[in-house]
Amino acid sequence: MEVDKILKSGQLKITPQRQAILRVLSTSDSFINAQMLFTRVLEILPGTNFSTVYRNLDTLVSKGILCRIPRDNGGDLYKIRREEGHHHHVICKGCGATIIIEFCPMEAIREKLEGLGFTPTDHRFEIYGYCDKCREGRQDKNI
Amino acid sequence: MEVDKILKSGQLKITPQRQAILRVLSTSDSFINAQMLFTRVLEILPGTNFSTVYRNLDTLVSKGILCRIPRDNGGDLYKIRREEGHHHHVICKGCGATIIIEFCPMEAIREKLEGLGFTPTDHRFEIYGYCDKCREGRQDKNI
DNA sequence: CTAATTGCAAATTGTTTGCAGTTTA
DNA sequence: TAAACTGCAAACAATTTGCAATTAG
Repeated sequence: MEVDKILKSGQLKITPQRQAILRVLSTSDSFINAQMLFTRVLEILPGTNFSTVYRNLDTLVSKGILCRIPRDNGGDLYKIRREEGHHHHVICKGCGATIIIEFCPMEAIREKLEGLGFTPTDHRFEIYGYCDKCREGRQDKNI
Repeated sequence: MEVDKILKSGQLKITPQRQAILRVLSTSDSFINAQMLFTRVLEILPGTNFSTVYRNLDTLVSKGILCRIPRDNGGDLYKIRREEGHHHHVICKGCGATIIIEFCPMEAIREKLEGLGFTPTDHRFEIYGYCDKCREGRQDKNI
């Protein structure tokens, strides 16, 4: 979808900064972190401030326009949410490329959880590994 | 398992600080963050330094003695790994209590991923929600 | 004895905030 | 024009690091 349309769909004002952020994010299906995003935004809109980027990441996530996943070290990763509905990600640790999967493990165990007296509200499911391309480039082929 | 035995099993030296850290963690099945852990460690071993706690959390995770999960806001959570083998967690957002589940979604899709030319190396699967007790205490019962 | 570990203090990293000026709808 | 948004600079929280002193095996 067009960047401006995305912003309108979220009832957000169209600003050059937001356009830049979404332009960067919409050119790839990979997750990137805020720092990297900031660097790329600067290339197409010099002078943009880091706080603006952070504020907008929060805003865009809260509008459901972006996916955010927390990483082990801290430093969340962001990616534009292209597909509708619930889904999960397969993420290449080499290049960051992602594959969307429809499969959701919750269906398989929701019932069991309720039997345990637990009410699930949300969940996290991500798969990490290497795509063929990145795996070939690694020293240790036996990952 | 006894705290000292755990340390030995990880080929780690037994220090009062490590004992304190493990004593805190072994008294509960909940995930807690580094700050909270530090506070509790201070109670049983005053003077312990924060950097020591951080260093040991890293060490203990790398030895497989602790589980670490990243949170949305940053600030990872830690918990002693009691059960052997592969498992996942159900985590109460109210009290932090956890339930271990044996079910692993990877089995269901590993084959499919390989068909896509993707080699999975690790994955994350956690379920968040509320246990009966915590749910009752909430304003909004319809979570 | 010696390699591992600790405390300390300072540095770093990543992110957030208040506010005044600017821009969008 | 009113509310939303931005840049700036400063604050912040959480974590990490170098190093000298201490301690466990």
